[in-house]
Amino acid sequence: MLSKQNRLKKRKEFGYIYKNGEAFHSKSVTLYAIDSKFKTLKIGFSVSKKVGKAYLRNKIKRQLRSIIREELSKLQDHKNYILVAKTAIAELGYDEIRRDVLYVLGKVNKNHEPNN
RNA sequence: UUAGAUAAACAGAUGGUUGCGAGGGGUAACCCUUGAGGAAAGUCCGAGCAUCACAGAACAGGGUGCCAGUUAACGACUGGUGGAGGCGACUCCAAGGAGAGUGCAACAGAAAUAUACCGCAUAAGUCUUUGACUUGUGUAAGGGUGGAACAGGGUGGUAAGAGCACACUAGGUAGUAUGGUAACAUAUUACUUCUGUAAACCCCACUCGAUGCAAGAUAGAGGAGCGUUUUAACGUUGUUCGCUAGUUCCUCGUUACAUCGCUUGAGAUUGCUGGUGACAGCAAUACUAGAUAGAUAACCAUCUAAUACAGAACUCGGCUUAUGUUUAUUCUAACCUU
RNA sequence: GGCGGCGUAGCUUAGUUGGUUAUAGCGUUCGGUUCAUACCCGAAAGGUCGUAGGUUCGAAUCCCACCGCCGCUA
Repeated sequence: MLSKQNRLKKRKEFGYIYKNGEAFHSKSVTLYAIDSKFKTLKIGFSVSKKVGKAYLRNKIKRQLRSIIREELSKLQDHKNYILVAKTAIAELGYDEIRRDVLYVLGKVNKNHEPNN
């Protein structure tokens, strides 16, 4: 359930979230989050050239997408997210990345539950 | 057995659960089909395609450079020639011109493209006279330097010497003959003895307009209402009616978004024929990614040598670089055994 | 996707129309000066010239192929 509607696409949107969103870090991954006026949540993925060559970046993006798909229930509606990979992610396996992502998601939900 | 040389092949397959891009079907739920590479990479060459420029010619600038062939084209490839390396199988070579001209050749050395330091020889003079020194002349055999000193060593010749002369050898240029399509090879005649560098400028031959799909083309798309007999077209025998054009409003886009370009092609696979080969011809077969924050993942089972390098972005032909495994009645050398 | 530039000592750099042993400053080390430190004075070490081939008698420099970094183009 990660169809086109749930993805961030525009460069403008990315820029806005980087500027105004709240950031949550782990060793291999950074998650930006911000409130949105639309109901459906949107999430974007970003893997920079520093991480590795093209095939590796694609693979990491797929793995991140797969993790998010499985843990979609932990994300909230009325929100936009960006998941950014750091350089350290290149040496990690699928399970380790998954652990890191879960850790970051926990952080986000802690910060936002009281406000709502 | 060891060490090489050369040439190929594969780049996983099958099944299950969840999930993504594209196409098709369906009112919908959903179902079906299909979905990265040998290098997709580097962007080093060559083309198609598109836009702009352009009467023609020349100059400037860039590229290529033995010969013949292949190709749409190429700086690619194939087969030869010559050269270099290797015991050998075999491999490598930007391989035209230095006798058109210019430049450069550090240090060393007398001298670096022309010359004379030591030396050798001789004439004159001086002196402490069977010698030494000075000046002039001749010379390049010997010495030492260097990557390179107008070919090599021998005989004659000479005051001393010198291709000065002679024979032999080694080149070079021109001609002839034979073989070869040709590069060239072999033989022979005449002349001749010439430094290297053109990946220095340059000369000669051939060749090249510029920019790249972010090129470029088309301009709205969707929804709701109004208007209807006055006009046009289609459906209907005709009317009503439907639909399009018309017109109003709203939303999206105007941050170049959307649609096209965008995948059927100098193509692929298989077979046959021609050619030493690159390759060409003929026939049959199938249609096999087309995204735009950008699609192949996660988990598991079985088999296996199945691991590595690595992800299409307009499309082809090469080159270069990265990289795992397997194979061969193939070839070479050395050693051992019979 | 397309295009351009750079790489020399620990750092910043000169040399890039070929020539001997590759230049300078800062820093480092050693010595001097001072009661001591700094400033100052003197000396030394430190370079596969990004990597690997080729041309040449000789290459940081010329040619070719790679590697890394930076920038431009929306």
